[in-house]
Amino acid sequence: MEQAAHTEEILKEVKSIFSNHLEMNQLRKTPERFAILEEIYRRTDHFDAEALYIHMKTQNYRVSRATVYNTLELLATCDLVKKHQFGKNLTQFEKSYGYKQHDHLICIDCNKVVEFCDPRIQQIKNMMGDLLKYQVTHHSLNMYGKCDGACEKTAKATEPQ
Amino acid sequence: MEQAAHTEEILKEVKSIFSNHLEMNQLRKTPERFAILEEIYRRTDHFDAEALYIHMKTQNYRVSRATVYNTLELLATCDLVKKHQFGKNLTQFEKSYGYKQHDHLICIDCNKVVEFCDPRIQQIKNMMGDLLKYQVTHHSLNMYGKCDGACEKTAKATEPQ
DNA sequence: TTGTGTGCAAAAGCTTTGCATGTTG
DNA sequence: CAACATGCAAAGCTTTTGCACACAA
Repeated sequence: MEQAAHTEEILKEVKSIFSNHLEMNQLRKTPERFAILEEIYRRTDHFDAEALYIHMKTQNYRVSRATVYNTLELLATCDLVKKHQFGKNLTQFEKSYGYKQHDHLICIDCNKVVEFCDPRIQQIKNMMGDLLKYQVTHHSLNMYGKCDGACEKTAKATEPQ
Repeated sequence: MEQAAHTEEILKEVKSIFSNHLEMNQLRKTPERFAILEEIYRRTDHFDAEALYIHMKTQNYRVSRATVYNTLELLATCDLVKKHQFGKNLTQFEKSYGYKQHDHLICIDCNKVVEFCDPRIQQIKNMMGDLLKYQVTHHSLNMYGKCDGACEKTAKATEPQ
């Protein structure tokens, strides 16, 4: 599958996109910003700002939370990451370059997230926009439930012990 | 339409439900709890915890934020109110007794919320639950967009001036 | 060089919690 | 009268901000 090679390919592309975005907006190309982008695209699936920050620190990058948050914002602006609000204090991000639109199913026990896609959402979106006279720009559909039952094992550290 | 009479009717019912819920769970029937319930069912549409608190204070009720939050939680537990997370710092509640399931369309300029209902959501929910082996307990579908363009006039006080 | 980005820590905003007091059952 | 709910303010948690220094352009 040449997964590694494919990752490098993608990385080159997203760095180029980010680079352009920074230039267009007269923002500086700092090593921190690119390090964060790279870190995100080497990860899989969803993550939150704190986990990303910790992971950067662990890898001996010198970044602060402020920079992580700031950069995530920038990346969201140029559609390289998507920000999801799965709950009050459950904000997660995911890389979005080359991904098709999808929605999420979240385990209420372990916070595991799986993606799904259904064309009917788009239809509903269009229909309701027309009907209610809104210009719908985006949506968020989250299903919540329990996954296969073995999920307690992977429960996040937000739970006591 | 005897709207007022209807409101009183509903109020009686929800108070009875709440009363039972409190008894069943060996919780106390305090005047604060019932005052909050009543306040909620006299209001229309969506509100947030702070607005409810302020409104209670304005009406010279003696309640604290802690009690408001606590009671909202209780009411959510017995399905008398629904809690919605429309954004990171945009938690809203609504009374839910006697209401049918619906989803929301939120104006990204003025936070106005309108409701809509589409049977296809239920179908998707069932299908995805089966497909992905989740027991889906609930969902949240929010569409975001701009309403008719006159919405700036009603923009919430969260905006400067 | 020059002004923007960064790191750090402190601040902000919403919600929860601890403690003493008041009140329900 | 004993336990639980309340009020108040202080603490928590995630995210943002202010300031001085570093560094990209």
